[in-house]
Amino acid sequence: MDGKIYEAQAKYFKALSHPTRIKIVEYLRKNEMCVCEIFPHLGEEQSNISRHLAALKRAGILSSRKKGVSVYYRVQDENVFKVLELVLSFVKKVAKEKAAILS
Amino acid sequence: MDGKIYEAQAKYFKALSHPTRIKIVEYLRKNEMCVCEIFPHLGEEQSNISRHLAALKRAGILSSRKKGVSVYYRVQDENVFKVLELVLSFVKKVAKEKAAILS
DNA sequence: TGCTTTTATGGTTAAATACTCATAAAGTGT
DNA sequence: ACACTTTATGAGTATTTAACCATAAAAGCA
Repeated sequence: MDGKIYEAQAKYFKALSHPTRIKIVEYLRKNEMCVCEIFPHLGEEQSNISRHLAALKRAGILSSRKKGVSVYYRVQDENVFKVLELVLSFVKKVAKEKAAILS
Repeated sequence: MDGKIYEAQAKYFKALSHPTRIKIVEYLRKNEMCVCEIFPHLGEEQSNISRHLAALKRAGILSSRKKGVSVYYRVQDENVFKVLELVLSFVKKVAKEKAAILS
């Protein structure tokens, strides 16, 4: 039964199915960041970002470490950038086609 | 503003965030299929599958054509298989690590 | 110890999602 | 015209998700 596999894949995609969570992953592309840096950058409530971070961590996409009172999150699955890149190129292609139709 | 880009990516991921929808994409890997072939194969209600197919089509992942009374769906974005493959390998890696811890 | 900063979480609410059953809509064949 | 097949969709319901506000928990500092 690979039903479990499909479920695990679906969970991964669900973790990425919110624009704010994608923004977080992109923001962490180069360095780890603490929550106190992430939430002002995205202009969202701290509690909000905290839950989005927890969702990404649950999916295995991010990991975290504590340093003093701060918690630093970083990308755990580097593959996520390939995934994002593939979807980005598709999305751009569709946008381009849509623009071509209107011209 | 690339907020629109993040939203479009999120929509794509949302379309794949359900195991049944991933199964559908895999089932259509080689050939187009009509709804009447898909829903018995997945053992789900026809109305259910119809909605899942609509969601995948809205995201641009599938397309459809009508032939007689039947509607044939096929994969429109071949990139989706690369995306699925990347996530599959990640999911398997995590499962393997989890198994190693328990041994 | 008391004050401050940082993060996570409980409670509430509104909206979205997924499922089921029933039925409408469209096309085929008799 | 009628019956049958195939697909999509309306209505109802239960579950999940996301946002906000307030606050608890943990750690550092005066």
